[in-house]
Amino acid sequence: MNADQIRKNLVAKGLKITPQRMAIFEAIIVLHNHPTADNIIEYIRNKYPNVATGTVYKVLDALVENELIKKVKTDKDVMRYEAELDEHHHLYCCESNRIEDYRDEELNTYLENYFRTKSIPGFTIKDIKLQINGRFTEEANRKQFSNNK
Amino acid sequence: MNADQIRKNLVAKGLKITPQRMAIFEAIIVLHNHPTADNIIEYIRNKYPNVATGTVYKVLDALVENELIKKVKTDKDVMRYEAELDEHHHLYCCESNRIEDYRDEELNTYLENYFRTKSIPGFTIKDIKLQINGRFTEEANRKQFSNNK
DNA sequence: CTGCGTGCAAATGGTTTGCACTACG
DNA sequence: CGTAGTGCAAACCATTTGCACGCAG
Repeated sequence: MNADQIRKNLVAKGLKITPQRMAIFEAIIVLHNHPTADNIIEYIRNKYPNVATGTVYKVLDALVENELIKKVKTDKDVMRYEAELDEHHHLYCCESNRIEDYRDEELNTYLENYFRTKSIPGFTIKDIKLQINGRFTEEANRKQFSNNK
Repeated sequence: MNADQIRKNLVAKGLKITPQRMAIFEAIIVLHNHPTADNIIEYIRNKYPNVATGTVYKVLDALVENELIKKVKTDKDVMRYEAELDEHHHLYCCESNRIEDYRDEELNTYLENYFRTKSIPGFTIKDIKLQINGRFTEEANRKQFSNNK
């Protein structure tokens, strides 16, 4: 996702294009590994000083509200964010706090098939997300560039 | 789960049996709909006054630590808790904050089958939880006794 | 008795809010 | 220009912590 695409998305939602919003988008994309608000603030402070903490939260809220980014659930109490909007699942490492995307089209249709025939009484499904809990192998951890603690 | 069972579980983990811990267990079970720490505190205050807020958090932490209860992930920033320890999934209502358990043995084996043949490179799966997002029907909401806002 | 568990109140820290100011369109 | 967006600092509030006391084993 490049700057032009981001600008287009903002306009499409009736949001004004501001350097702060562009910077926050950049941060989420560059940090890529489901950064916390704090990670984002830290990243931005280096490149674009004088962006207020409150602004970052307000922008993040606005972007989530307008479905331009998503909140990611964690066991811990801090929120994380991602700019990946396509259908995908998450791998949670129970040792580190690492979260990795998992895309699997075959799995999605496999699940669709299941719930096509089996409906849940009193509930209308909108979408299904898998929380795949487990451990990254040593090798996978070595390849990780994430700065999430 | 009755009081004796709870006592047994505490002892098995080397935790002392205290009225506070019993009360908190009772609260989680009675409130049943994935209560927040606040819900639990409110419940306890009525039946057993003079239980400190800090104690509730400490007990909840200890119980989670010892795998006697579980934290439930939410989009919101408040933690929720549950005493259901068997494998199950969650239905998230995107309108209310309601969370309902979803048990489906057939689905579990269906998923196991899938991941038996398809492994994820660099990652060892421990368990898989479905976040089923959607909406409860009007009827289902009327049947709800939950006190979660 | 001995130390785990509790009560209390203060501290923490992520997030929100109010308001005056700025700048996008 | 008018209003959405920002900066700032104070407020909020769920959760954590430190320490003296109490009670379970």
